[in-house]
Amino acid sequence: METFGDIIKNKRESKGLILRQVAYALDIDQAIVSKFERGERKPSKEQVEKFAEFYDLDKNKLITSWLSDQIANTILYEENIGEVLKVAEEKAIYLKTIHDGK
Amino acid sequence: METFGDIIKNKRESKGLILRQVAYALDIDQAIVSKFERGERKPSKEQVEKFAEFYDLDKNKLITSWLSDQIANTILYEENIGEVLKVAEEKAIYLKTIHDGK
DNA sequence: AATTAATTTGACTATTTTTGTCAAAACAAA
DNA sequence: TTTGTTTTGACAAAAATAGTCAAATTAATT
Repeated sequence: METFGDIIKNKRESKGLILRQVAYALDIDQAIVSKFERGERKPSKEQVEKFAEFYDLDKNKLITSWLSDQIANTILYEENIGEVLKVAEEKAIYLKTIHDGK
Repeated sequence: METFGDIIKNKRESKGLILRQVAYALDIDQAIVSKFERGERKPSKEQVEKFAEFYDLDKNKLITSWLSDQIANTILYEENIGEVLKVAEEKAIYLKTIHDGK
C-alpha cells in the first residue's frame, strides 16, 4: 500500500537526491517536502504535478495516489467504508453526467 | 440519486415543517439550514447527527449520505474515478488494520 | 393584486484551518 | 567530533469555513 509520500520519497532516494535539492528544484521549502514524504501535510494539486514532472512519474497515477490518500483519510474512522464509497461513486458519475451532458 | 440535502428537505416537507421551526429545534440559523438543503454548505458531523435525531432517520445512513456527498465532490472533476475510489478503499482498510490490530 | 409567509441570497465578521518560513533539535554519517 | 541531512515546532500570513443578519426573492393566501 504505497501512499503519495512513499512514492515521492522512494523516487527521491532512488535518484540519490537530498531534500534540499528537491526543495530547490520545486521551489518548496524543504521542511514541507519532508512533511509531504511522511504524509504529515497534503500537497496541493499543483504541487503534486510538480513532483510528477520532476520525478518523471505518470501524472494521473500520482494524482490518483494523492486523491486516494485524502479520501482514505476522510473515511478512515467511519463505518460502512464500502457502502460510502459505492454511493460516492454513483453520485460522482451522476453529477458528472448532469454537468456535461445535462 | 438522493443527496444529503434532498433527504433532509424531503423529510422536512413530509413533516410539514418550515425552516424556521427546524432551525429553532436544532439551534442552527435558518439560512444555514436552507443552504444545507440545497447543498450549498456542508454540515459538520455533529449537525448531521442532530438532523438524524430530529427527523428520526437512521444515523449511519445519513452519515453515509453526507460523507458520500463530500467524496463525490472531491473527485467529481477527476479522471479515473473508479480507480481512485478503489485505491482509496484499499488504503482505508489497510490503515484501519494498522490502527487497531497493529 | 395585495398582503403575508417562507425561502434564498449576499454582505459582513469571527473563527478555524491551512500555509509557508525559519531556526533549532534530532539523527546519521564521515 | 565535525559535517551533512532530516525532522520538529513555533510563528505569522493567508485562505477557507462558519455563523449572523437583513434585505431580496419567491410562493402562498386572502
